[in-house]
Amino acid sequence: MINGPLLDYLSFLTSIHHEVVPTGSTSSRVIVHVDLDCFYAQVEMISNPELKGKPLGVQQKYLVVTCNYEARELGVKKLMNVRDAKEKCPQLVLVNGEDLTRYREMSYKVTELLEEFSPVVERLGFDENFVDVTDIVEKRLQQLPSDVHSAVTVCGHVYNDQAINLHDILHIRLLVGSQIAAEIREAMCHQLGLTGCAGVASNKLLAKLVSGIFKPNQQTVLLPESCQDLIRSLNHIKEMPGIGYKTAKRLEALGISSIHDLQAFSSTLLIKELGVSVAQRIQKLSFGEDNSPVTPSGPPQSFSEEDSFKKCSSEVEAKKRIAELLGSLLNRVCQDGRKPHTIRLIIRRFSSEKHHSRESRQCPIPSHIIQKLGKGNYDVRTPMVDILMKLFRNMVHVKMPFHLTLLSVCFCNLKALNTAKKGPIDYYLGPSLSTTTHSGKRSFKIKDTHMEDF
DNA sequence: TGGGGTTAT
DNA sequence: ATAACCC
Repeated sequence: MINGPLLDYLSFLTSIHHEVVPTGSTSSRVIVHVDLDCFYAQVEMISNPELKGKPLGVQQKYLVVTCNYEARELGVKKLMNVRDAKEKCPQLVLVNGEDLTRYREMSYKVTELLEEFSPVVERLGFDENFVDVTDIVEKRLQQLPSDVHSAVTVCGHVYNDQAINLHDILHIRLLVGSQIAAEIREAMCHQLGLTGCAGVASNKLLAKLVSGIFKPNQQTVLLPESCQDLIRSLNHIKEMPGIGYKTAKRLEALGISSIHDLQAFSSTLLIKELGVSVAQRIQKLSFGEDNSPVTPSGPPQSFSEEDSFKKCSSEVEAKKRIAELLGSLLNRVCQDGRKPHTIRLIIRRFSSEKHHSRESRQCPIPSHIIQKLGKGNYDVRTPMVDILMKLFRNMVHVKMPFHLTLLSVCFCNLKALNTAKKGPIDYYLGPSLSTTTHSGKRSFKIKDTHMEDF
């Protein structure tokens, strides 16, 4: 007889075997990219339905960071100066969006809804998600006899209006992906009241690029034969996700400005200029190739709050601002149910120079403070502000004149609660070891047993 | 350019 | 601790 543990061991060996030996048959994936329409503006219109139908902008400091489609039709653009926006569109209604709380909460509701379709959901910012629906597609196809594949239909647009070949299994899989994308968008609309776009393709890069083809509240599927057309439709390398400001500048210095330039450029020269990692990755991107997995985001790795301003030049003022940032963070962190083990202070100094480089100092949070973190009775704020001010004076020579334009506080190195009293494992390992066994990205949220203190 | 996030070095 | 990337 093969008993439990031995069986486990055999399936462990089998799973290794499966990882090491590629099956070759079906490594093709179906990825959905979900991109909410003007997310902050949508959240504001849900909060206050009187805003619906009016041109609406969401303001942070002197910028309109996003706006609804009514405002866009009147010439308002994302990240437009408030003065320019008002000039273009005097009827523009502005709401302040500096407090991200409601946006963050809605953002996670979206991710959680997507996780009901497949647990493999990767967040990108607050308003985009990738979902790997390969397994769902496979399950649905196994329900169907293959002679009935011809009954599968597409949902939404097909990129390039490319003809569908119902005898091509890759087409069929992507069409089923488009049906799942439609179900996802329908669920977002009915359960959360949100609209958005979706793109369906065989990898993250292509799904993301194709999701933006038909813009508000529509979806598009990319069939493999149109892949080259999609990437050639980009007018400049900077439009390629993964090629940012710095890399684009360095590529331009090499005479590379179009996607085709990058495709044709010598690989060895590119490696010499950018290093093997970046060079190989972006050159593959230029062909539409992207083997990066959809990595489940899980709970956040860090919590931060920041504030920017024209000028902060005294230690007293800095301390006030830091204490306020910390206050908000403490609320967030105790709601999360995990505990941060590291705290970081970030500053931006005023400089006439081109780019806003930031400086930071971090340190471990003393364990006696961590333990008191979930409990309202203890003042954790005063010692934490003291720590932050030490970090501050380590960066800023307060005896000398200084001029800051941003302060930010970040909690990171989050670990699950220490629930030592329960499990038999914990009993043997003791409390300090047991917390590290529970650490890691995919740890489950554990209810804070001290919440009634609040 | 705001107020966030992530991973790699 | 910084630098790059994403929104």
